[in-house]
Amino acid sequence: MEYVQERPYRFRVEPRDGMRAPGVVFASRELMRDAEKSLEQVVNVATLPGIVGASYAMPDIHWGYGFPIGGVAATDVADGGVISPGGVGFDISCGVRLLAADCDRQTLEPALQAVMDGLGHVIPRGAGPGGVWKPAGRQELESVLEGGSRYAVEQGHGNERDLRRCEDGGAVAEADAGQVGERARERGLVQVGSLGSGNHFLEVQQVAEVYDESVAAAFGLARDQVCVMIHCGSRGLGHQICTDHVRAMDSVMARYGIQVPDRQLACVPVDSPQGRDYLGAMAAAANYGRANRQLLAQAARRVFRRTAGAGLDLVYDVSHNLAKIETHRVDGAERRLCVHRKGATRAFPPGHPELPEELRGVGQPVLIPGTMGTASYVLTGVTDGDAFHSTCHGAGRALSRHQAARTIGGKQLRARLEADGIAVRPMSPRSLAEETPEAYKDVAAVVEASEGAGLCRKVARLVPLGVVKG
DNA sequence: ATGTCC
Repeated sequence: MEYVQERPYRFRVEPRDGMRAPGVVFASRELMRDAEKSLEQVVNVATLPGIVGASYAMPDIHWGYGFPIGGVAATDVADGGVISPGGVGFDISCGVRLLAADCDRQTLEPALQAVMDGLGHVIPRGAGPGGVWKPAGRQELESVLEGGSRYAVEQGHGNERDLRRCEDGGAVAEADAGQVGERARERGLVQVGSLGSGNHFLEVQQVAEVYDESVAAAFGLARDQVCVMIHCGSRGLGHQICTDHVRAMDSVMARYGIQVPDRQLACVPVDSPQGRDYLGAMAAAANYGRANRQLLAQAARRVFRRTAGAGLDLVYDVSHNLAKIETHRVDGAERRLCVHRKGATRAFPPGHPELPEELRGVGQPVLIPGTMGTASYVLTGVTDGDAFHSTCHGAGRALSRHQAARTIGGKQLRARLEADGIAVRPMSPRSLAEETPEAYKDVAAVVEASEGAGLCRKVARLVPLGVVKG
C-alpha cells in the first residue's frame, strides 16, 4: 500500500480505485510501521458513500471489524452519507470515566489495601451476568436506555454535577428503546453496573506528572492526587444491538445501490429507516454504557468513603466507540455530519458550546486508558484540532490474547505488578496474562504522536496504584 | 469487545 508523509506525524494515501476521499494516518514513523497492517481498512472506509474530508486513523490504529480500531470517518447526512455499525464497533459507547479523589497518594497509602479489597469485593467483572444494580423490570430498563446517567442520578445514584461532567449531559436524546431487540434486553437486564472483560478495568491511580498546571487545575487535578479511572462499555446489550443491526443492514444495503469492498462495512444512508433504526438503538446502548459507568462510580465512591474516608468528584466521562450527528465546517460551509469514532476519542476545543461552563475555557478532557503496568493520560481538545475534533483512545493492542498469554503466566505477572507497588484484583490469572503490558503498544508514544499531529495536548500522566480487572 | 459458535 503506497503512502506519503505529508508532514511530521501525518501520512496520506491518495484516492484511487473507488476511494471517495484520501486516507490520512496520524502517526510517528515508528508507529506507522504498525499502522501499515491496517491501511487496507483505512482505504476501504474511504469508499463509503458521502464521506467528507478523509478516512482518518489515529496513532493507535489496529485491525478491527470493517473499520480499523482508531478509525474516524464523517459522512454528509444531506448528501447520501451512510451510517455503518462497523464504524462504531461491537462495544457501543465503550468509554472512560475519571474521578478525582480529595486526597493524595501519601494520605491514601495506609488504606490502599482496604480500598482494593473493597473494590475487589463489590465490582462485578468478567464475562456473563452480574451487575451492581438490577432494573426493577422491562420498564426500568427502558428508562436506563433512554435516560443513561441522567436516569441513574434521578434514582439517587450520583449528583447533578456528575451530569455536567458527562458527554451529552449523561444521556443521548435520540435513543429509541423500541429498536433494542428482545435478546439485547435480556442480556442488558442483568449487567447494569459491571466492568466486563478484556481491556476493561477499574484502576486507582496517582497523578504522576502534570504537563499543563492551569488546565489540570481546571480539570480538578494536581500532582500526587489519587484518581479512579473506569474503562467499560455496554456489555452484551451493545454487542447484541450491533449484531442485530448489521444483519438488518446487510439485507437491505443493495436496495440503496450501495456496494462496499468488505461485507463488514455494511451500511445504509443515515437518512433512511434502517439508518434511523440503528442510530436509535446505538444511542440506547450509549445511554446504557453511561449508566453502567455511573453505577460503577457510585460503587467506588461507597468503598472510598467507607475504607478511606475519601470523596470522589467526576472529572469527565467520554466514549471512544460512537457515531454522532455533529455540525462541522467543511469547505467553508456548515454541514451536518455523521461522525464515526471507533477507538477514537472526541476532543472538543476550548470555547465549544457543548462543554460545561467551567471547562469551556480549557477544552474537553480526553481520557486515555493505558495498560496495567504503565500509565494512563489526560489530554485536552485543541482549537485547530483535526479529524473532526478526534484523537487517540489508548495504547492499542500489539499481541493477540493468545500470544500475550504465552509470554507470561497470570500468577507471575501479578507478582511482578505487586512488586512494582501495584495492587491487583484480577478475575482470573489467565485473563490477567492476556492483558500484560507487553501486549500493547507504548501508550506514551501514541500520546506523543497524537499531540505532535496537533489533535490534542497533554495535561497529565496517571500511574496505577491498584487494578481491578475483568 | 462478546453467554469468545445458533
